[in-house]
Amino acid sequence: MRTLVWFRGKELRIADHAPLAAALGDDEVIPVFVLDPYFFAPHRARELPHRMQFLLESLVALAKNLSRLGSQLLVVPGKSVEVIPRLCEQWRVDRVVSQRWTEPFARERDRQIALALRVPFDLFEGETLLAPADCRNGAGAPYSVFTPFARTFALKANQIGKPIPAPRVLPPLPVDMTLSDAVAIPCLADLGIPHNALLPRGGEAAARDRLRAFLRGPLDNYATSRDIPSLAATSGLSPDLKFGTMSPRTIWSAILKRHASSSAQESHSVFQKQLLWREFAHATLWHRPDLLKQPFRSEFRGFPWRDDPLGWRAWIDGLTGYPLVDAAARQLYAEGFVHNRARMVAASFLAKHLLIDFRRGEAHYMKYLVDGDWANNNMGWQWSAGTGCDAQPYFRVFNPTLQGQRFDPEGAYVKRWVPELAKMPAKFIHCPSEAPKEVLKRANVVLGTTYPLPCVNHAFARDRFLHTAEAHLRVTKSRGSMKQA
DNA sequence: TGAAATGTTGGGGCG
DNA sequence: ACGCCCCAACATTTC
Repeated sequence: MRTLVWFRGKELRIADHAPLAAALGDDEVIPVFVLDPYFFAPHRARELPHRMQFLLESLVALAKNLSRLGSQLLVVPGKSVEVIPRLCEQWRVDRVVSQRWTEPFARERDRQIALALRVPFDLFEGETLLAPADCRNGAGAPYSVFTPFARTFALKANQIGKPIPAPRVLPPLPVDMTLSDAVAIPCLADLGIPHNALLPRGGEAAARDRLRAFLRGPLDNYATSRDIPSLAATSGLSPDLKFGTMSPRTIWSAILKRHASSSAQESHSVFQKQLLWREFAHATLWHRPDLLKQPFRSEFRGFPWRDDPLGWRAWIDGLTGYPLVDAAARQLYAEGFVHNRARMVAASFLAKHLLIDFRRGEAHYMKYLVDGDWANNNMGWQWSAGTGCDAQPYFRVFNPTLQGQRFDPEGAYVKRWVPELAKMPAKFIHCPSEAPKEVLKRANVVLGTTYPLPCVNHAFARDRFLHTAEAHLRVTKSRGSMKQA
């Protein structure tokens, strides 16, 4: 039996890799990665600089690990729909194995490939702790609220398997193969992308380092510290979950193992809950593939989002005049990461204060986040905009100043990313436009020059959003009831 | 995984 | 001593 193990961009590991483990039972194993020219063309790759760096590092690490075990990762350029069937003919492959993906476009791609292949194409679970269709309510329908989802998940959590150890050795590539199609893994410079030292390192070893550091340090204080954006109190494992340099159940079982011996069980369950939000996001996108294009709640279709070029510019450049919102925008560019609290406030600001379509913000985040994952990012944005499942009700509007004062009381997070406010006293760091003249002068801040005035007044924007939403929902609701009648 | 408006209560100043 | 008002502080309701 000759098995082609198709590694894709969300399972770049050898530990707890179900397809690889399944292939080991066969005598011949061919590891393949397909380089789609659509993503790896320099003009396209440069649009995703942060994820490209993490991906290429992870790919190099995967190739090294596979060679260490006696095999070799074959990197083949082309469209996978065309490449995989061709390689199977050329190399007389008996079956193809890979990991299942959640995204609608990926499911369609896999459907096409299954049709084009003349050999079996087996997809294994592993992207999530439980398969996305597993948690359903009493009526067999998917959940649309997180809490009951999490309750049902807890009942099924004993079905989460133990991680599969990495293989100790792999069979070498079959000798009769021609490898003329394989190419080298491109490096960042080939794609015209400068290396960014602020990004997390890719690859499985780096992921294990992150997990170990998190277990030793921040985990036990997670419940109280995770919401403070100035602290390094989160796991930093989101890129590993996105690219699969660590499987979710590796993380899950590491937590359970520590759980037994630690007194900080509240923190552990708060962290586990974050992993469940990820499960929830994937389950939701699985059941509703239209979510990447449409609001979850149909009454938000046709919402009168504004085209506000100046507001958009201010938001992406971090020049809105709201320090927490601006810090988030700048951290995104610099680190390919934004602390969750800042993400929520920034997202809410774009959708509610500026009334700009949340999908534009969602796309912007997908462009620059290292951990940019379709399901999670969409869940977060729809939640923040109020259009999602288990969303904030439309009348809950974050006050960016109060959020800053509550979660960044000393302004440490703001000062790191908005250095022009570095000398502002804590009392006014989140509302520089309310600071007395002498305070501004002492802090070397000239509003409108060194730091912008608020691009929109909070009370005005809040009112405008509430009225807009109320009017729109009244119309769509009456339309809905007319349809029913 | 809100914030603002509105309502209620109770201590203290003061005529 | 008493009633009245003011206004934190807290609770509830509304957006």
